[in-house]
Amino acid sequence: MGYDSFGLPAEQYAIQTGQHPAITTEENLKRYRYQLDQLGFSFDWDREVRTSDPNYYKWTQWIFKQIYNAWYNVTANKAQSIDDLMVIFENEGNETVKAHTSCTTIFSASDWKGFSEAEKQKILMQYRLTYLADSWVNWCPALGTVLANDEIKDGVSERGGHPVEQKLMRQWSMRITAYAERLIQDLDEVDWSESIKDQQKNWIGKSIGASVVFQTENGDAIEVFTTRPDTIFGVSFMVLAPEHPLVNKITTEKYQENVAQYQKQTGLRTERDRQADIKTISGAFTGAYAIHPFTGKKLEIWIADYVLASYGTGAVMAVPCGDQRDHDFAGHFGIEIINIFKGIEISEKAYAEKDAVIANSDFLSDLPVKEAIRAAIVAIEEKGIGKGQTNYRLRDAVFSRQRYWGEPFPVYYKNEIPYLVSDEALPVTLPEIDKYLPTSDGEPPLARAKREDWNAFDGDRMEYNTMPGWAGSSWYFLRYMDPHNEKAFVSKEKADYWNQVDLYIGGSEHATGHLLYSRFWTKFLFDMGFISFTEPFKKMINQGMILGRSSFVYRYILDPIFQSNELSENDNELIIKFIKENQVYLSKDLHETSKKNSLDSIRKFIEEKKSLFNKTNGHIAFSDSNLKYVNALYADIHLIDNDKLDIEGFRNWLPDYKNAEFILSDDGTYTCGNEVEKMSKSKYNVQTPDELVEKFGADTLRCYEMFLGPLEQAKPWDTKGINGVHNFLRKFWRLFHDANNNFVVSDGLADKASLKTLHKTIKKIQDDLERYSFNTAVSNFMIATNELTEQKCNNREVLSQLLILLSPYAPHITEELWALLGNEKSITQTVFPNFDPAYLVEAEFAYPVSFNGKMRFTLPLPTDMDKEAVEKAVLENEQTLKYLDGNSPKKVIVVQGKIVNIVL
RNA sequence: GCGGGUGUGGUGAAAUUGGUAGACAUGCUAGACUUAGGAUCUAGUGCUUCACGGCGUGUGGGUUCGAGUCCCUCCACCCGCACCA
Repeated sequence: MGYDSFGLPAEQYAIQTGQHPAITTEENLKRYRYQLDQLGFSFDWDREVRTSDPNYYKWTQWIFKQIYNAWYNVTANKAQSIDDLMVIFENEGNETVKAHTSCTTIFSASDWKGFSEAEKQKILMQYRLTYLADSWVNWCPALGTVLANDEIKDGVSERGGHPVEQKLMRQWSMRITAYAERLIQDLDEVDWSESIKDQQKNWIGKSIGASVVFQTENGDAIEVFTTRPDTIFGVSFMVLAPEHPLVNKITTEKYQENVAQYQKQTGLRTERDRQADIKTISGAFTGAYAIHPFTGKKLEIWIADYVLASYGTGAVMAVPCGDQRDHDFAGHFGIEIINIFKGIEISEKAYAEKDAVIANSDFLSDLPVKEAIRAAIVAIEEKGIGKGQTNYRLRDAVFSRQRYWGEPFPVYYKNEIPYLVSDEALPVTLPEIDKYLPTSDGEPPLARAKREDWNAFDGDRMEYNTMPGWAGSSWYFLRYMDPHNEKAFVSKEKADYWNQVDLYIGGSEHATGHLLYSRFWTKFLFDMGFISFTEPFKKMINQGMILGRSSFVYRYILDPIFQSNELSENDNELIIKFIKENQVYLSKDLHETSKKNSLDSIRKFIEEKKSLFNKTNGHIAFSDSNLKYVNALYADIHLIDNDKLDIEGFRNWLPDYKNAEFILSDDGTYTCGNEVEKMSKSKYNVQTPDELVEKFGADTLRCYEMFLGPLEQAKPWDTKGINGVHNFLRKFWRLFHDANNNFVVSDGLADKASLKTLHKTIKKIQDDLERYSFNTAVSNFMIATNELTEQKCNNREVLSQLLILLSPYAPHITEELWALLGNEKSITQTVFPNFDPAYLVEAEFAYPVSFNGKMRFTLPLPTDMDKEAVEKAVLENEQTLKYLDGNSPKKVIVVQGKIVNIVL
């Protein structure tokens, strides 16, 4: 059991209240612990971890150091120590090194030896798996921090929904892109839902194709990536992203104004706007031309915002016949559309399927697409204008947060060069600061700490950023295995013993965040030899969310009709005031009827209001009115029982509703509407387990939650059925007690029927458990209880076994009954009952007899009766004769112990 | 648009390998008991029909002796991705 206890909510709360987040976090954890204990969960608290505990984040910092001191060797396809890389650099420079790196310069061994320390560090930084670099990040001003891509939904921060902008900042990043291919490949090894795997694949976004260089007329090179090199003869123009660095260089004088205008126009629009508006086709011609590498033809170079700077090279070769966007663009600007597909009409729309045959394409003609792709790559490579290449959409993950409540980096700076804090000095603990806010010159909160506030100060200054939420959560499962180890984050022996997490139950919202990062760190730790497995979570079940059920009242206002149409401003004010003061809430059935304004109860209300108004405002009397619907308002679900509103309670709930008037249904009650949605304070539909535990007990709550339906399915939290589960537990208790609640069980041998019930139940519970079907398990307990009640069974042996089966579901009641039975040790220490099929053997089976597949009646026959005898017995049966009605059956199918089907 | 998922009574759902559709619970109806309760017990409850019977697992088709379950078509809803070259 552990808590991922660093993060934004605690810090936001700290800013608001001025309390140290460690204190509020501690309070919250106490509350969680209370709730968990109250529910009777049997966690091993000796293994408790907290990501915000220095004893834990010491090792998060240590892992960071390992990642810093590693590079990705593409040849070996794994991470290796940076020391190995330095040896290679010493001996042969970097020319032979195949690595995931942002380093573009090539140097020899002697170059390397000649470099200054700062130069060497700068180069190594470009190889490290976590590196400091100026990168474009998602800056969220409202939260005062950068966010990772997975922390942004629909262009705004996932937490709080604040706007996000692009900003160039010096940040730590994790080179997760080095693992892109393995993160896709290894998904085959894990037993996860397709939807999560797809989400990850999608996020990583692998595309296979080729990178091709097109020369421009004046000698600049435009590199493009394409997944369809086979369509290269269909290229009729080039498009660059408006932000592409080459744009300003190649634009001819004549078009400069136009291009600048277009760049400005797209610059004004946010990324989100540009994505939302995919219908408008826009672009600008640069006046420059590229040369087709095979045909030598001149290709116009355009800029357009449908090409994204952030993907691939920020440039495309446009093939209008094969890509709809290119087709639209060509059509809009009157650019030539070349058809390179045999027998396919492309004048209306592009043909993007990969089942065509290429035509009109020199050496690629007559080849099917797949072969043409291969042939094209060969030709491109031979010509030296490009190469086959695989691209990933995945970006390196930004690892810095400009926040206080997170892991400090084990990093200090000397002359602004980062250095690692030594292992002996770890953990670098969070210093106390005066305010949890950025400094006046925009530095993160940690910049407020003075030299002496740090426990491990070194160099000129410490790193001011802290680690993101996913740092601590990427490896906690490893710490569970060895939570108190002071020498290692986990010992190799323990990691080998426990191995992977057998079952991970969690929500699918972590698909592209936590679940991807944990996989990344696990692979890294594997590469470095610290653990022996490459995937953290062997099997995963995505539990459905428990949703809330919100209740609504329907608000109406009067819509009066006046005879006089000469109303003064003063009159209007009076009327508006009157309408405001006389709102009314309609019961759901009235709200839903179309003829509501002619209903008696509503007429009566209107008449009353009319005379009230007219009495005081005679000169502007209104002649009639309708009720006009305004909106539905959330009503606190605690004021509602079975959709019926507690009207007095509602009036006392919020000052606005003090004088609320209601028009009730015929039965004198107010019925609320309802909707199933996420639980949220603003919807007044939150139910905490505490209230239910108090009302029904933890056992009832646990069983009911399981009884609701399949684990994976989202479902509304509706307590209507909870009584049924509660009654079941009472009924179960009564098996052990007489009418006066005295504990009575009988010794000796149990009835055959009771033993059958018991063993049937053992079998079912076992099966249900194996397929995580907890809802059917609870019903099977109910069935067993009903049967034993019917049998008046209070046999010690049978009831003891049943208790054990039920104990994980309802630990409290079973433990108590277990003690009453005279057991001294806890029920959790006993052995699971053994299933014996012998008790289920029946002498007779009631065969369902169907005619043409329709079941008509059942016929009890001995179980051991063979097929022929069953057929004979059925055909001779009186009821069969009735259904045969003198006809002879065409065919009789007998499945022994299952069914008889007679075909007429 | 692409990918994934889900469609069964008034409601939550069950049916594990193609073999009695709706178990279990809730809700509702009627009744019993009673220190009047969120208690306990009995009977009924998919739709339709007075009944015999007929119909019934989102739609339409197919395979099969037999389909909620397998195959194809379409529809609805939910989730994720989306100008990804």
